[in-house]
Parts: sequence; structure tokens; C-alpha cells
Amino acid sequence: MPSATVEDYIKHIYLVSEKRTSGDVSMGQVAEALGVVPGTATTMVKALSDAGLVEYAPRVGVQLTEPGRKLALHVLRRHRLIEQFLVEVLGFDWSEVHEEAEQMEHVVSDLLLERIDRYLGHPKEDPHGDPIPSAAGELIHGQLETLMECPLQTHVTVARISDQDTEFLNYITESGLSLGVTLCVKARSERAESVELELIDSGNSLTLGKGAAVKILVRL
Amino acid sequence: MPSATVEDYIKHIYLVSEKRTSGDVSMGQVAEALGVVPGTATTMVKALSDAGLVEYAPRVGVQLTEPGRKLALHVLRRHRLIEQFLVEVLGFDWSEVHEEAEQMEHVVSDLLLERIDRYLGHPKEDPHGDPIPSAAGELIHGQLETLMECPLQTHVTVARISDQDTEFLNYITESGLSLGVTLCVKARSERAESVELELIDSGNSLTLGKGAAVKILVRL
DNA sequence: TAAGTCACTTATTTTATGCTAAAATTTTCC
DNA sequence: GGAAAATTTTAGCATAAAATAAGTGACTTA
Repeated sequence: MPSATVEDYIKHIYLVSEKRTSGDVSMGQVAEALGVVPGTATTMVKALSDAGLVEYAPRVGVQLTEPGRKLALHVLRRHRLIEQFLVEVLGFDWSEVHEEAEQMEHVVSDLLLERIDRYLGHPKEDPHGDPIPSAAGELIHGQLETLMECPLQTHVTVARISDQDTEFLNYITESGLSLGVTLCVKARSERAESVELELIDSGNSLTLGKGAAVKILVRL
Repeated sequence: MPSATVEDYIKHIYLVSEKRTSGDVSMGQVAEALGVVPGTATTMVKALSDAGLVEYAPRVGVQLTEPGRKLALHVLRRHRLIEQFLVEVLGFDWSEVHEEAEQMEHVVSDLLLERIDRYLGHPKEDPHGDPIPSAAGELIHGQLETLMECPLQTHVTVARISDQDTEFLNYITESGLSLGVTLCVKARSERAESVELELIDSGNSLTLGKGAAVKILVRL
């Protein structure tokens, strides 16, 4: 049984490699994601390589093997089902659940996880719109685009927020950008690194910087 | 924040000292309860002593300080509320929840715990009849007696099973000795170390050995 | 009261995970 | 193309929590 530390490394390597389109994840990215110094990441990744969970090439980077990918999706399934459960059943706010799930994802048994899944009616997404991998290790993500790349002057729907920070999520809620809200990108300035939005339902307008805009994914 | 290992030591020292009426818990008992060799227990208990959670006298034994007792009750509150939640909400059998709660008790936050407590309507007992300490660290246990010491020929009610072993709990269920069942101790043989029971509701009779009988607590 | 046994303590080692600091390599920039 | 900057690796060490093994103390028994 992998330790919580091993699960965290594998999960974060998966998440980083999903974000970046390039093949390998650098030690710097691993260290950054895990909040450790680079030397620690190198040591751990070598151990993960010995365990057959990743392929590691010195000074090139790391990528998951098939067993590693399976483990990553398993951990992600636990994390996201727990988040959904906390929101749906125990009345947590979507901005509060990440840290809690971060701990619980390493201790819930398969049995408990499947009972949670059944209780929730086999949800496909967590409270932030992140897709929940199936028990078999499949993950279906819809065709989403960030606010920095979606078409202008078109009605789109907020479908996923790819940042778990409590402050950021609270800001999103206050701005009226919750999941399911329909909006329209009026203009985008590459130089100012900003986008101008109009919320269709409320009629409100607001402007977001690039940093925030790339974290908001929409469905066309 | 105490580690899971520290919490386990403190919890088990509390549980053992509750069972034995004597003051100190020996290193042998600690090691046995934690499933480690005696040398490991000695080393850890000295560390707990340095942390102010226990008082330790070499070759005499260990007992909890007030902070230690507070911590023990906190961990037990978590454990028992989790067990109750798993049974009440997620449909677990009382024989399946112990191992799961054993893991979760070290990771649930105070916030989550209080939401669980509220969701359940502030239960006073877990699925095995064990009392749930209050958030303030109070524990009220009723006047219970084991089947080896309760009066004969009197109607009593099964109120608590002080063994979490799955096999044992399944046996109890099959024997019709679930919590709340009314029974009568017809006879008790000290030499044969057994008790003869009659279940009032079903009319069935059965005989238990001392080992099993002391784990079944009844209310008069 | 001496011998033997059992429980306990101490000393040393192991494993997993982290750190710092220095060395090595790769990338960037003039 | 070579120096400076950034990244990565290596080396050495620290801590928590476990183990083993050997030494110590105390109680039993004859």
C-alpha cells in the first residue's frame, strides 16, 4: 500500500503533466507542486522509479507509467468524491473542502468510497467541475476552454474552476461566476492581459486578469 | 498537532487504563495494545512524557496527564462519531466500521467533526454502545455491568459490546444479542467459566464462555 | 538466599521522508 | 562562443517511528 507521500507525489505529477502539454515533468515542477526543495523531489522520484510508478530520466524529467497513472486516477477519484460528498451531504462550501479532502483521500477504503459514490448517485464531477475518474480508472473530460481562449461575443457556460484556493473561490462566488452561470466574453486584450465579461443572467460586467481567466473553464 | 502515532498511543493508554482499575499501565500492556515490541513502547512513552501527555515511572508504568486525557477523549470522540456516521448514513454494518474509523480518526478536522455531530443529532453513543465524549471532553457512561457480574434471574438489556472484532460482532448479531435486546441470566458457573442466558423476546437460550460474557455489558 | 525467569530498559540499526549546501549541468543572453 | 543564471543532482545530515539484541532489575521458587 503506497504511503500518503507517494500518493501525493503521483497525484501532483499527474496534475502537472495534464496541465502542461509537454511530455516530461521537471524536478522543479514536482518540487514546487509538493512544496519541497528540489533535492527532495529528486530523491523521492528516484524511489518512485524504483517502485515502477514513474519513468525518470536525469535532467530530463519524469512521467507516469501505466501503474502510476492508475494510482493517480484512484487518488483523484477519492479526492473528488470526498469533496462532492462534503458539499452535497454535509453542507460544506465549495471553497472549504479541498484541505479536508486532501487528508481524507489517503485513508478512505475502497469499500467506503464505493458507498459514497452510490450515496451520491455516481456523480461525474466534483463541486469545482473537475471530472471524477471511474472506479476502473477512466476519465472523461468535456470540451472546455479557458476564458483566455474561448470565442468572443458568444454565450458560454462556466463549467470548471481549476484552482482550489479558498480566497480565489470566494472571489469567484462573489463575482457571480459560479458553475453553470452563462456569460459572454466581450473583449480580450493581449497586452493588458485581461478579459472583459458580461454576465448574461445578472447583466453585470467585470474584467479579469489573465491569471484568473485561465483558471475559469467554460463550455460552448 | 500530534501525529497519528501519538494519538494512537494516548488513545490505547486511556482505553487500557479504563479497563484495568489499577493506576498505572505497564509497558507490556502498551506494547500489546499498539502491536509493537516493548522496546518501541518504552521509547515512545518517554517521548510522550517529554511532551507532557503522560507521567512515566520506569518499571512502574504510565498514566495520562490532564492534557493527555483531553487528547484521548478527543480522539475517541472522533472515532465514535465516525463509526456512528458510517452506520447511520452510509449503511455500514456495525462489524465493519472499526478499521475505517481507526484511519479516519486521525484526519477529520474539528469543523468536519462538528458537522457530522450535528448531522447525526448529537448522538450519545456509537453503534457498539460506547459513549461518545462531548466536544468539551466530558464522558458520561451509564451504570453497566458485564454478563459475568450482573444479577441472576433478572431482566437486563444489552447496552454495549466492548470488542470491535468483526468476527465477534457477527457472532453476537447471529446469536440475537444485538444492542437493546432483553435477556435474563439463568445461571452462572464459576468453575466452567460460563453463563447461561435466555433471550426474552425470542425465547432462545444460549451459553457463553467467560471471555465472551465479559465483553457484553447490560443495563439493569 | 541463590538461581532462574520474566518484564523492562538501553543501545544500536533501519526505513521513509525531509533538509541544506555544494557540485554539476543546461539554458540564456550578450 | 563564453559567461552568467537557472536548474538539477549529489552528499551529508536530521527526525520520527519502528525493529533487534543485549543488558538490567525484580519477583519466584526451591
